[in-house]
Amino acid sequence: MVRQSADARREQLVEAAIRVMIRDGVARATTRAVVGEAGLPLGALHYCFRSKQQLLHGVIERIMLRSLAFPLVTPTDGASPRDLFRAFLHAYWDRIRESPEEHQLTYELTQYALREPGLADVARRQYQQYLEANIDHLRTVAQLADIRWTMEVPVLARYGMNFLDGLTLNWLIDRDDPQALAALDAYADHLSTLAVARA
Amino acid sequence: MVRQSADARREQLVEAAIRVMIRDGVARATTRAVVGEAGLPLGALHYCFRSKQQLLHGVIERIMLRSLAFPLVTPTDGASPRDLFRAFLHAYWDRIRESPEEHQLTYELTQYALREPGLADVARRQYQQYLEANIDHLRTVAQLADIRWTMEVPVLARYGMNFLDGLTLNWLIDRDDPQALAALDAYADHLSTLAVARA
DNA sequence: GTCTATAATGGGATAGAC
DNA sequence: GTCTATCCCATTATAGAC
Repeated sequence: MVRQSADARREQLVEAAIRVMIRDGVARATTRAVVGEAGLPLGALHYCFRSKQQLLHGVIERIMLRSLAFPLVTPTDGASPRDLFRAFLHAYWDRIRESPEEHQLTYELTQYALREPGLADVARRQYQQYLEANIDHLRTVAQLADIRWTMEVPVLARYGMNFLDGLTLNWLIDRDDPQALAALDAYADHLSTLAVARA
Repeated sequence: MVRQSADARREQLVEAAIRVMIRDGVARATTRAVVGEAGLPLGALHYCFRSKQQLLHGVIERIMLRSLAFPLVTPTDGASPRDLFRAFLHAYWDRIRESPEEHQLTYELTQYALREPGLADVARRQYQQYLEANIDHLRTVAQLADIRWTMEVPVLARYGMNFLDGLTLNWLIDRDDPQALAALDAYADHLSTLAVARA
């Protein structure tokens, strides 16, 4: 066993916990399962983290951070705004389809966090950050498409983020690709009715 | 203790389980907590249900059934379609606000069910039923507003249901009423752009 | 048929050896 | 600082008394 800093160990345990939770669910991520996955002895957990809840705090912050970055799309010349919206949404959707388990985990962790007094605020802050990221993203898209939005961007951001959240949740349950894509395109159509050429 | 049929006992236990889960979360709904809530001895659970999972099967079916019914709204004379859509959406939203814990429980149970081999199908069937109920509801609303939808109703149903699901989830986390209502009204506006007067 | 007592397992946390 | 052995509690399920 190589000697490591406490920080490195913490990271190792958080990553192991995420793997276990992705594979078996949050409820089955026991301290023993986590240290087993990390290849560490049971005691390691309790001198890296004060409690299991502290570990979960780290897990939530890390897993939700990963969902924050939006994929970038470079606009093709001559593409309509609608085409660009579709390209962005499909890029977003591809990421969901690439790692469904990870996204399922974020929903599980959110529900878990809401039930733990010490963790509920973490979930709230994360959703606040999602919203801000969506606002930024909408503004970036508007620049790239050379349009402006005809409704308040924060409202549109929450609207769109809620739709995408629900879409993802539904797809994680039934994995119905055609239905998900049809709804996604309906959203792209909607977005184009909310965009006008810049003054 | 009054003598009861096995069916009545099962119902009693399912209702007790729902109360515990609403109050403390799915993870804390142990067999002991459930029989305690029901005022029954521990043994009662295992001769009414083969296992705890059987009990949870009953819980899921019951709690998700409750979410199926849409509130009815009688259209006011001279109201625009948009006003009617808003009225329907606000009626839906009022129900969420009346029993947030119950809705939170449905999300928890969905995540739980997806992790249990024997229960995943139940969740899938429930979402299929939600979709069908939404399709019916959209058709009813179209009749009441004397309009027809300009996009395929099943796609619109999934789109709208996903948005409302995401909206609810987000609100359960941050309880931000103004933001939720703004997004809800944005959806009402969107719906009115998808409605045209009947031929 | 009903309930008590208990089995068998697995959980988080910790004391103390190294 | 690292890990083993163990504590103590909670869990589901069941055997068997009533």
